[in-house]
Amino acid sequence: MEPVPKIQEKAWDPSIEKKTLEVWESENLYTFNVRSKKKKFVIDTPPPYPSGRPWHIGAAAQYSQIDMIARTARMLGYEVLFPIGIDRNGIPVELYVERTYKLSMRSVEREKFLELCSKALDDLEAEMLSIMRRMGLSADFKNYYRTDSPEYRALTQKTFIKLWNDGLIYEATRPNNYCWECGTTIADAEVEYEELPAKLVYMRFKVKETGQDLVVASTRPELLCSCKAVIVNPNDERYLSIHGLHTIVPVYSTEVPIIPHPAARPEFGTGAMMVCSYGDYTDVQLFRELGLEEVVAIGEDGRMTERAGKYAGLRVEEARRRIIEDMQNEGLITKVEDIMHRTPICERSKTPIEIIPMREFYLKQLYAVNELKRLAEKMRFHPEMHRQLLLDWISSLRIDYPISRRRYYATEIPIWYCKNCGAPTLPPPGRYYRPWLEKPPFDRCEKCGGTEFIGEERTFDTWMDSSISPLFIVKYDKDPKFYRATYPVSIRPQGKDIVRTWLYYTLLRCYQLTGKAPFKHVWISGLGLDEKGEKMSKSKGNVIDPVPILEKYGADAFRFWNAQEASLGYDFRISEAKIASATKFLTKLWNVARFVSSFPIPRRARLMPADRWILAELSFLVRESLKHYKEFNFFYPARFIRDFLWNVFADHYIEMVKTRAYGVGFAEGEQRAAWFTLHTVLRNVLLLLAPITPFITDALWRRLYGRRSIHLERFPKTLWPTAYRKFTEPIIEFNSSVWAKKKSLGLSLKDPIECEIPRELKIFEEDLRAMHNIKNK
RNA sequence: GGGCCGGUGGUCUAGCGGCUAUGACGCUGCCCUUACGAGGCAGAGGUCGUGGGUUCGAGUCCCACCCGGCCCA
Repeated sequence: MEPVPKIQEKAWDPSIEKKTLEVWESENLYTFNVRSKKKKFVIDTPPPYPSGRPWHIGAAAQYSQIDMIARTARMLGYEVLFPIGIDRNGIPVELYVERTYKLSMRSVEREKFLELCSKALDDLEAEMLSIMRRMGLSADFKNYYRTDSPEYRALTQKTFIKLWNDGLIYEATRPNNYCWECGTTIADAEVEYEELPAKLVYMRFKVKETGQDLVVASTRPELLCSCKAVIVNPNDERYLSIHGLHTIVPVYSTEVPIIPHPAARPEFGTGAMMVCSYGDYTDVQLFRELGLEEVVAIGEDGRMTERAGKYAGLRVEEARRRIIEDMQNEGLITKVEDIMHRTPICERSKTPIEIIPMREFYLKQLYAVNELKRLAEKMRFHPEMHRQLLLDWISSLRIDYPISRRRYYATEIPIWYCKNCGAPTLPPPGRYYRPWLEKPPFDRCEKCGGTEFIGEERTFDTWMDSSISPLFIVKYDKDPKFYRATYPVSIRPQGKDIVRTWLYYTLLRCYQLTGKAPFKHVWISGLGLDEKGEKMSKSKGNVIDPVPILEKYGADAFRFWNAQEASLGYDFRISEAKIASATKFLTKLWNVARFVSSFPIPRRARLMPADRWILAELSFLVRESLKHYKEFNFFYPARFIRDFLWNVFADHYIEMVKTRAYGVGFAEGEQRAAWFTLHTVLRNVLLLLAPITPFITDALWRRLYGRRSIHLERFPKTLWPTAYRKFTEPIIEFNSSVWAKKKSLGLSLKDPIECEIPRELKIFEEDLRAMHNIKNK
């Protein structure tokens, strides 16, 4: 009999993937049934923000791994809820619209502006969803949600009203991070730091009591008008004699005290430091500690206020330049040094932030620090080491969370104020409210009986929305049965770059609302860097667009590459060459399957030693892979499977049994044993690989083993004893030695050769003789 | 200054106390061996950041230091 492979094509063709996607869709493979008897597994998928192409390929890689989590859970026997959401609130789209239409948010009608944002998001979102589909995500695309939908925003508002009633919200005026570019207060979590060049200016102050000079170095001379003290380190011997005296501030001639304080670092500048409202957080602390009276030197528009005298109305940087110039002319400056200064900037606009006192709403969080740490200790982290990122952030919290923003495209703060007495009234929780646009759903002020109201114009920080994603997907406060079956959710997968924001805020809010930690498992992936290990950014020009990559190599190549590229939690480098080489593995798998497909699939067989040996290796592979699958780490399974399939199964086992499988010189039963084993191994390898490369495994599975999709199957079990693994090394060594010997003798591999089979490999003699064409001596 | 991570052939990488240190890409040579030339075989190439220590034995554990990255003061 001349065996004919059932599989004709000589290589995996990634264009098949698109058809497969349609088949999956029509088969409804991935819908979640809350009434299923299976244990539930709920994934709090990160709703990506549609920021426009190219979508960060590192993010794409992350989502394909999240899909591996979903597929793994299904193959472990869970009923899986894998939702897809799109994060649409917040500043990026506002900036995008301002740039695209060359307008400013505050100069157009609010409704008009919102419309433009919403439209822009629709376009960007459609593109992003199509990429996610193309990658083979087995998510619930039919019911995808948007964080700016009335339903979602109503939930954000509802949770706010609840927290308000619980006394966890308050309004206060205090110095805060303020980005004048965005025109809003931002939270500490939204501040980034960058080393920027700055000028350290040495300014001549005068000591009032003695008339001597006191040189003070600062990078912020424009804040002189708000200088309320000069501090020196108590141990700094240079200044012992002037403790408690006063100094005259140059330019403004105000008189301020000289105070010994440990915050002054003797080695910085001259060791004498001016305290202004507010150059940085040290200033804020010192003002509070020393009871100084603050001066608002910089306004909400990023310009100097009238307190700055002749510099009023100037942008901060312009004022700085001018005051340096003026002081130089008047001989008030002794030195200017160029230094690199760690400058706080706004995460969204990259503008240096200012610290300005503003009236804002706060969500209490400091009271909960210990409890949050306890919950952080309780959740399981993958990898364990990233738990520390969260704990460190919780430990570093210094103020409550400012939640109000002076922006438009966000969830409105649901409050109306009485025109008569100013008291705030909140609407009943339920629907989505827009106080700047609508009449309040009540007609009387509870306090004074007033009947006229003004709607709040501010919105929430977007993390107020994002932080309740696990509650939204489990129908919190809406469908109690569903909620009970699904909360706390099983797993939160996310990048390590948003631990202090998304992960932290979700923990905080869900704890406040439900009293529980929102997740059982937290899965933190590393960042995708470019091939030199640097961060990808549009400005650096080192971004790789995932779309052409998916077109060219297919989703499975992309997925397999990224599974075996880096272990969970570690940063990984992205290069097209490496993705391209992942296709080689798919070709290998395809051709192994092609070979195996030449033979019938026997129900059972009397196994020969070589068969027992490879099944031992297979069982070991299954065991080791599952160990890591259960940790949602795909790096090791991908590596193990590749190594087994290529370097053991194909190179050694297949070569050993090829002649037996073809039936040359072997009994029928022995041939059947080879067939049985070849199919058993392939079948199990396909199952093991299915979460990582869902397309090729499904294609091969349907052609060879089942009418149904492989994605309805469970992981294989380890059925065979692993004792025969002890032969693996000797077999590989022996085969290599024969190949090398033939080579050195100038023989072709099929030429006969005389050689000794090692005693320990005698049980494999028949197969080894056939494999190498070994003649008896 | 603190925390976390990393430092292994030209490049990237495995390695979690034990024989001559994985694998990939690249490089050299050879091969139609009827699953695969997007393949196979053979080969060159490494003082495992530095210095101490623990141990019969250390990339592997401990200490110190140096370098890089990220985060926080």
